Amino acid sequence: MVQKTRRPAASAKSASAKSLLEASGAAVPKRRGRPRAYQPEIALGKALDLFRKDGFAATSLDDLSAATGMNRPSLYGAFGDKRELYIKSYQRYRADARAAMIDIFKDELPIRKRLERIFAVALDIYLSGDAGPRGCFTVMTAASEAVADPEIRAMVLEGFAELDKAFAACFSRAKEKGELASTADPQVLAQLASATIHTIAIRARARMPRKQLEAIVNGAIDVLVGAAST
Amino acid sequence: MVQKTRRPAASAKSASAKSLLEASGAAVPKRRGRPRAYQPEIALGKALDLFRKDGFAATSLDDLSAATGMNRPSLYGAFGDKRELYIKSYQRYRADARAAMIDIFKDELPIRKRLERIFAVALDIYLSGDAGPRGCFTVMTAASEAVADPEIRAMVLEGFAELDKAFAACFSRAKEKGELASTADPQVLAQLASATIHTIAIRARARMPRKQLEAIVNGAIDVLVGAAST
DNA sequence: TGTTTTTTGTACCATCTCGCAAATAATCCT
DNA sequence: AGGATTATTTGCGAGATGGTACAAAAAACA
Repeated sequence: MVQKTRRPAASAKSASAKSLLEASGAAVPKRRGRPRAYQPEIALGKALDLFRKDGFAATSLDDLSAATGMNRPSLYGAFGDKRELYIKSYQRYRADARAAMIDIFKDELPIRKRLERIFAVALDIYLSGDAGPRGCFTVMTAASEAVADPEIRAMVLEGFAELDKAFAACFSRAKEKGELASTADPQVLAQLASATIHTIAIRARARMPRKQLEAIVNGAIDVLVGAAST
Repeated sequence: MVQKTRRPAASAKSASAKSLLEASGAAVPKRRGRPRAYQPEIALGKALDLFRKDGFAATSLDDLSAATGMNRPSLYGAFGDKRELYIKSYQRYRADARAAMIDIFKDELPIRKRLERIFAVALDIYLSGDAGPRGCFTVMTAASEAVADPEIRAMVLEGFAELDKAFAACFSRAKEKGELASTADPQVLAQLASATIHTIAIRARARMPRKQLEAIVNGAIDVLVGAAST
């Protein structure tokens, strides 16, 4: 039971929901019928947590129902069937991850510092979780669902491309600023940086200790920025 | 239905089984009861294929039964329950992968050539499969099962360590032979090589075209061997 | 031939799976 | 107040799930 209140204290709830909506700039639509007993945002977050922990197939609708505090028909009405809920969870994950990274990617720091921060944030994301490290949703999704489902596959591939591109922009700028040798290929360095992200995501999932993961990250940074300079 | 013959043509079957046993040096034990209608080796191979395609949770005993040609009681008797079968499949996968790699790792080729060959074999393994690329069992297993299952987790971690170690030995030897700069750290390079393996495993699973995967591999090799030499 | 041993085939169990239909409840609008 | 609208609740149902019991079958042994 998570957000299951028989008497929803409607005023407080709608107030918080309202402020959330207003913050995002949308006009408050004044819904017509019976008010929702759940908040889609946080319900989706709970679903995401579950999917990240167990994967698509091993997560049942009962689990999702229990975690979100919504019973099955409500879940169905709000998010569609299990697959749709999975996709929406994945989109939410991507949005969260992007939000956590984007500032660092854009920051005008020395390349080395920037990489350190990016990888540190990634480790935070992958290692968090009460019941063991949750890893990277993209990697898990790629491993299991992307083979058979074209729509999910497209999202995963787009995720890879997005990360590669962000890293490439990083290295390009660093090269312009003279932090890298003129022979350095930003594209190649970006793919190796992504590879580092992927390897720590997988290894974190197998509960490799943070120290070891940080050692991998530090070694990778040395090669990436030291490779063609100094 | 795969190896389901009502009239097993016992002579041929037992002959091949015998030769297999004799080849491995064991005396033929002359089993006592009703002879098996299946060959454990090839049945395990079929199970492995299924698990690689769909993962643990999404593979049902019915699927396994159909693919191996063994009915459930036989499956259970031969390999134990689903989890045990999964573990045995994973061990088989590791043995196969090791067999495919070990010669190249030991070969006395220039480091660059050796890396090219290793990654090429890896790509062959990850991209093969009738119903889409099968990816790397270790990566898939790490992503889904390793979090919750200590025994599986230990195997996965050991798999990572084994790969890291093999690459490290490669780079160490190359360094001794003067193919790498004296500043090169074989350990770090090995982890980056493993990271490259992991990234192509994941991306292959998302059906990234082989050309692109090869480009990633080539870029990685350039950095790995060019990083501290030339 | 008859006993023993091992594997197979059929059937079954209890549980869980996803999705839905019908009834109930809470709000808005007139 | 009374309909309209939207959500929630209960519970169903057809099927799949992992696992097992039991008898028939096929071989070796005595």
